[in-house]
Amino acid sequence: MANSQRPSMADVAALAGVSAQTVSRVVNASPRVDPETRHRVEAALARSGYRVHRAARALRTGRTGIIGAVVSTLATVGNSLMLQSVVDEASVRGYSVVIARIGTDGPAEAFERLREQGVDGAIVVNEASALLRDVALPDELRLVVVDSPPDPRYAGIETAHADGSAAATRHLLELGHRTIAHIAGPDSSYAAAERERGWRETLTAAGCAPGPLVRAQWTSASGFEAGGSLMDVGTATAVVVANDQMALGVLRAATERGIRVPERLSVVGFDDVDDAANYSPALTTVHQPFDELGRRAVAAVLGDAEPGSREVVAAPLVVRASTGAISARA
Amino acid sequence: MANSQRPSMADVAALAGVSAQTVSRVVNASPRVDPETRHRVEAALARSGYRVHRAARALRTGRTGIIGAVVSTLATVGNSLMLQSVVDEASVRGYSVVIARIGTDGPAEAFERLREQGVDGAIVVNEASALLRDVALPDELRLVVVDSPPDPRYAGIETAHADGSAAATRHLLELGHRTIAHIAGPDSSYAAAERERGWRETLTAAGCAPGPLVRAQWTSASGFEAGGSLMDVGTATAVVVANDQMALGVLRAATERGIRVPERLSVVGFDDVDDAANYSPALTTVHQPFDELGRRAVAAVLGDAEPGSREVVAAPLVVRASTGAISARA
DNA sequence: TCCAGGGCTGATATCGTCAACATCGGAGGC
DNA sequence: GCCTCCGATGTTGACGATATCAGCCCTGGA
Repeated sequence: MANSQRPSMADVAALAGVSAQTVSRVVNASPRVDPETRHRVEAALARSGYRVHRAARALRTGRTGIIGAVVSTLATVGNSLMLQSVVDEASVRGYSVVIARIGTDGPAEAFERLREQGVDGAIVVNEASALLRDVALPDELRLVVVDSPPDPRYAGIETAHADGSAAATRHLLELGHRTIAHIAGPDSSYAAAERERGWRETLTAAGCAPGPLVRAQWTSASGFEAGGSLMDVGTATAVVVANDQMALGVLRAATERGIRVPERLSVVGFDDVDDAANYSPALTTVHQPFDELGRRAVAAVLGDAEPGSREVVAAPLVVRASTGAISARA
Repeated sequence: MANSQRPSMADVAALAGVSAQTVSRVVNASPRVDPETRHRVEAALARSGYRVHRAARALRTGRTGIIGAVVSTLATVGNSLMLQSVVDEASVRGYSVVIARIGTDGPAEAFERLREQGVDGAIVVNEASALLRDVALPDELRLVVVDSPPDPRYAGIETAHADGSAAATRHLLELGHRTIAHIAGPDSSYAAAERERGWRETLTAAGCAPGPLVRAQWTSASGFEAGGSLMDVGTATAVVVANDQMALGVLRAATERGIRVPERLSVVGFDDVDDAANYSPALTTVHQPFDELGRRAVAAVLGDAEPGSREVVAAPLVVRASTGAISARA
């Protein structure tokens, strides 16, 4: 251990009376080590409190054991949950996760930082997709993108947005609603576009004209505004909202206008965030399986997912108290 | 560039017709470089797309440019916001952030992983504090802990929980409330204990007996339950809730019982999460300045904060629509 | 008895960067 | 004109791990 803080393989080797190379073999579970030697080395490892020096290993092997998570914001609950799931799955596999937030510097800079780090791969968490359109990606970077349009440069994983949204819309149709509005996410978002498509196609197929549509920004504040303007028009008896947080804003807009949910307005969200079950009223919403998405994203980035490939994860509707049969009056 | 993927300083040096050391000097902004040479090297740097190899630098200098963020969960919105703020501030200073989630392995393992990474410091994001009580910390690790009891082993940063909570309670007293309940966070949490203290001391000082107290788990679901049991007892006209998400659950419990907020029950939260302004009704709450906390935490871990030192950040009350004067009936 | 082969272990070189020291050339003082 | 000093640049080696190759010893067959 000399005088340094941290024992190296050489220190452990001295302690066990073997060479550093043998210590390396034990640490990396090579089969060509005599059981007795292995035992002695393991004792020395434990005694010295040795831990691999990741930087040194990275320099030699070219692999860092780090995955980059590219994210636009953590204020959107869905993103946080997704990130958590990625971290957990990575951790199980012995990988660490560094966060690269797309800030004022833009996505290109975020990727350059990851390249500098030498990450073994990167996962772009949902919502950042539009930003990638015109970005030159470091071509040696293994990339998995969640919720983005198909692109030959990277592997894609997505929720069945359109299907989920269609299920929500069908649910409302079955309850007797005929004028069903939509509050969409921002233009730039693939997920938003897909959810809108599911809503539109389902209505069209049922012979209903797609009701009013307002575009908002994923946040509850923007949902409040969008919901308000929708109610002031006042034709729709139900609304499919593209995420739960915007639905929360819609619920407030309704409350403030004395419009009761679901008696006079049915509301469906998307995400099934933890809090959604405790909105007032408890929100009917489409469940996004963030755990599953995170697991698959990590598997894809560490495994053999081909660039250009796609995986789709189902998103079931969860019916709660914010949707109901259309009332007599209408 | 030989045939390797990534240009090294030697490649850039060859391109500029200087030695690798000179390139290093330019990259690290050493003053002892001739302007003309510097210029030539900078051109070569740009042309080759060179980026520092962080692992190599870390091996040589012993500093990785990585900060660890230790976190128990990202499902609590406050934690996510805090993490985001840490990432942003770190990024401005040229540092990356890796997440170490305290999972089934426990906090000791989380810290060992960070040591293995060679992080230059670590920030324990709120709520993990109780877990540290009995953990042996790697002693060469610079550590800043948010919202934990004072401890000589690390620097502490905290919100003025008790003051914020006291302001909330005073606000309710001024509105005429005399029986003011509290829904607290979990036992293990320092922040929860402090918020409870602010509530209790303010009531006692005002000559009111601290009303009923229920303990919950930060989540909206647990807040729903706690709020329900409080309302079934039914003595309190107001409740101070230890965070916004639990307050959301309380609002649902009230809605479901037909108890109007604020007419019959005033509710105050804590955190001022983005969504709080769009609860129904808009939530009166104590604002936690996550940006400020994150900035200071990063500054402390990279700067000169002494172990044992403490910083406290003020948390102002934000009055919205969920609190009102006590009604005639009561 | 000698040699071939296989299992285990050790020696050496190397990844990219930077600290420390070495070198070179020109300016300025005597 | 010579020596000194200093600024600019180059050379060398080391950080800790591991890929590769070399060497040792033992077993077994001819």
